[in-house]
Amino acid sequence: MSDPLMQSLVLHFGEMGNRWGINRTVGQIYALLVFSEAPLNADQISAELGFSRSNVSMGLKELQSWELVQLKHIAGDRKDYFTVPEDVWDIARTLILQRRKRELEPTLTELRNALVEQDGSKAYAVKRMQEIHDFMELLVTWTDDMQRLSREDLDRLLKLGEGVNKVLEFTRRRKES
Amino acid sequence: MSDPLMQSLVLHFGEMGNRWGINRTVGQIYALLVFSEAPLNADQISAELGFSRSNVSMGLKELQSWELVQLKHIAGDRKDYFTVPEDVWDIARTLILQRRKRELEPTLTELRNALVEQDGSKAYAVKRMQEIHDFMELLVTWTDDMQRLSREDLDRLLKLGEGVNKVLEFTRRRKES
DNA sequence: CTGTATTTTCAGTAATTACTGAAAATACAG
DNA sequence: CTGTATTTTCAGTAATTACTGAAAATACAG
Repeated sequence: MSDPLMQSLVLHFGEMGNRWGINRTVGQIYALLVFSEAPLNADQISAELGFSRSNVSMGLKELQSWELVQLKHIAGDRKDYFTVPEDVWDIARTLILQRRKRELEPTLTELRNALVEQDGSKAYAVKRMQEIHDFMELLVTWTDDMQRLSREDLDRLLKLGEGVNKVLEFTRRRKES
Repeated sequence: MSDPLMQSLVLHFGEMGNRWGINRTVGQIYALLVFSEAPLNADQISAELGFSRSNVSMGLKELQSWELVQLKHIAGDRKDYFTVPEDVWDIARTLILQRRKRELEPTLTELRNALVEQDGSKAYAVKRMQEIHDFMELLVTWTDDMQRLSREDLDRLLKLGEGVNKVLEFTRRRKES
């Protein structure tokens, strides 16, 4: 890779991949695409990162299953080219949606079933299941709501931060009255 | 394990462990502790889950490093007993804090350094680094702010969901005027 | 301080996951 | 439809991670 700065960041994203539930190859491919202005094809990625062509193919398939990359075709070129969304917020949205789908929803389903089949024994465990279930459901509907906000509103909301507390006073008072 | 419902959930949390960046053993130990009312010692865990004593020891150490379990001593008993916080919100708080520490902060540091060392070449890549950096920083300060809210306010805020948009109108109007 | 219960470490091995090269499948220009 | 470029699959192997049993370290009752 030409730029050493970019190189070191690509390697870093590769390492972080582990912690994000994707592997090194996938992490590096993704970072490379994020930092590259022009779309890249599998051969270019393979050459840049030094992974075998087939490994890159698998990595790209995984990124597609996460809906994190977009397939682009260039006129007169038979190869598949890939990019990522221009807007970091779009990337974040997809990432949150996908993690929810993979990390929260299976457990939520499992808990729902457990609570239905529950027969009144093991009261404490059941109580715990209910609590976790309710919390996860809350999180899921909340992220759902957030997905529906515009990029600008989301930005405003995040920047408000703790200040949201003051805004909440309104709701609190409204309820009390 | 006596209860088949609990058993299947413990196994499920073990499987999910992979997606959460912890391994099967750690996932199962944690679920067992969550669903058990009384504190458990390593021998009990080892017997319940069928893992070797040493594996349980390693798992417990990892959970301690995540600050997800609490060590308890029982009078007259020399063994170490473990529990998890009673309140699901406390568990969630810790989880978010720890994930931030492990998944966001290293990358944020890396990006910060990259931006400092940046020499004006590769304008597009640098722009991308800046965007990701800013976004991650926003997320970090926001989760920080949220950690400071009380359990009740947080609950209220999450339940408000999309409705927060209406509340935001205030801020928006205030800025315009 | 001594002896025993308890926990931790660690080398060895088992299990899983990542990666490659070659072969098969697919896509498309002509 | 044919031929070639391109992508995908997959069996084999390399690398990594998980797990065990035994030995070492630690903790503490007496």
